[in-house]
Amino acid sequence: MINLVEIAKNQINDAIEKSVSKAIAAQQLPQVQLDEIVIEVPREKQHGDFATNVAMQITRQAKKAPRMIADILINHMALHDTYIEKVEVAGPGFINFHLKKEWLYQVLIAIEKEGADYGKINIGNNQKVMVEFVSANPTGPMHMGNARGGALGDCLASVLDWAGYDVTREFYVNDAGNQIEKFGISLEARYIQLLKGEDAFPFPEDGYHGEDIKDHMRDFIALEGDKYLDVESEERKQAFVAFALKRNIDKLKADLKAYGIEYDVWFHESWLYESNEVQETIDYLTEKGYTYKDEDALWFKATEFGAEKDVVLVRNNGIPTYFAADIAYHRNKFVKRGFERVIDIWGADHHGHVARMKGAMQAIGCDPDKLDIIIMQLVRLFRNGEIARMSKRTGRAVTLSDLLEETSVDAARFFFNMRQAGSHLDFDLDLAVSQSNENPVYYVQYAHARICSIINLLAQEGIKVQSTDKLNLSRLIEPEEIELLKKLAELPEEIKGAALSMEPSRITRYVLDLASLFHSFYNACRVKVEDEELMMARLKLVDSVRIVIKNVLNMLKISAPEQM
RNA sequence: GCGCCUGUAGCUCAGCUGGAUAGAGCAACUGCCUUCUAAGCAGUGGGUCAGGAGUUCGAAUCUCUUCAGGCGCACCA
Repeated sequence: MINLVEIAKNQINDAIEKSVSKAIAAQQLPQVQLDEIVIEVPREKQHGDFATNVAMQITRQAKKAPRMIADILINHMALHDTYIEKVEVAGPGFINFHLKKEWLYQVLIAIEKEGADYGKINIGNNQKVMVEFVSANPTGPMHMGNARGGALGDCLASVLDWAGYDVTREFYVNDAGNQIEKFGISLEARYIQLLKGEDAFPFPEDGYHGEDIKDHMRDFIALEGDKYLDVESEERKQAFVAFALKRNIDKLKADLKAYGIEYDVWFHESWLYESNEVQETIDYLTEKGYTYKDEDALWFKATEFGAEKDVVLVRNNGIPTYFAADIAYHRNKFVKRGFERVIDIWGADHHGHVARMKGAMQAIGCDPDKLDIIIMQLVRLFRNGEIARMSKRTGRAVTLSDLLEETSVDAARFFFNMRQAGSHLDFDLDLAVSQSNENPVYYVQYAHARICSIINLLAQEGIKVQSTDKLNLSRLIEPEEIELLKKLAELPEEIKGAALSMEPSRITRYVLDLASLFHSFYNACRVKVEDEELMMARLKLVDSVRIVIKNVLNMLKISAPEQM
């Protein structure tokens, strides 16, 4: 868990704090209150490795010009026993820190030591966190929104894992309630229509009109024949649902597995009814006085908890709503299973539920801040520059399996994690399929393959990567080498940032940047050179880049080919 | 009508808790393969950060407002 950026920032932070105290003691500055010191990486290289704006922040308190404050601080700054090489005042009052090269060379030692674990940090402290994602309705196939949610949720879970959380991936199977009822009626209608003709049974208006319902019943008939025509409606619907639901859930599992996603838990909504937790939850809310009856339905006073409207918990027909089960589900996550934090990933079409869900959390005595709901904007699929609504092959709505048929898992996972959850995403099928420089996933993989190729070539001549204690790392001085080293050093901080902001897309962009710096290095510097000392140092550098690219791609579950 | 999200280069998007000259990829144009993979690199052009007002040393970033687009406002999930 070596984080060199953090080490450097801590040293700088320390130096600033001490310098402020000394300046105050020397009466060059009045007593000032220091908030958290902001240390950032300047955009311009000439501004050093790190910079701080403290001098500007305390301008008002100190009643001095920012540049003057900065000068005073620099004069008191003790740099011995640190990686800081040079400090200077710049611009309106920034203090810029230049670090010794030795600091950067430490990165290679860290990567050598930690290998496949380099990048892991422990801000999570093994806290139990659940990421619930996709949770597609098992009454039909998964759509593009599920595909995005899958890539996003799975990669977020990985990022949190690397950040030191104890992560559980969960899929919530909506196998109870109203939609299963509709599913049953739809299946029944298709069964009868298939056997006795379209007019034999009216198809319910609000039923599931998809072709997949017919497919289920065709296969069912192939297995069981027409014997269910004479069975009583309730019973045969149950048989149909049991048959189709299992098939759908198996398909969900298979599709998601093919997509690189394996859940720790497939949690069934029906369990909440079987264990009576839905009723318990409703009773609890009623005891607390958070419900009321109106027109024979039971309502939750969501408006008392900041929502816009009250919500029905139990319909006038006595059947609890999805929302009632969802409250019980979240109570189960926090209270029964003891998760300390829960992240739900929802499509943008569900954003209206956020306020009431958070309100319900409060009502059942859970801290709403421990529930993070990530609202993911919807996906538009493009093909030939136009919005594609239908699959080429089936002519139906494009499903996750259609997508994976047209493109690759690597491309899909990468593309869906290039954008933040909150941004509307256009998925360009042609681009994802194209095996060209336009396709960013190849760009990263190509960098990895190129490095492997160099290493293999040298290995054939008996030249192997050596451990850092045998190397003269100070031979790495070219700008392209320095930039690479810096980028390598940033990985732990990037994981921290991605985990805290819950945005795995930051990691995707990180690895793109790293690949870009490697390609620049490749064109500017040769590894295989006459000067053996230099060659060995560079070989170590590219091997370290290889490890970091591989670590990140592993984290995102994207393959890292050794040849392309 | 109300609520949430979005608006940055021709296109798709970055821009981390406000910071120094607003970036990348694609597209366009110009160069670079007899030496480690050209799925690559280097360079050029391209911007009223949707418009307006405010907050302050300093705003793409925060506040207000107008405009445009997406989504949601069920005893559906």
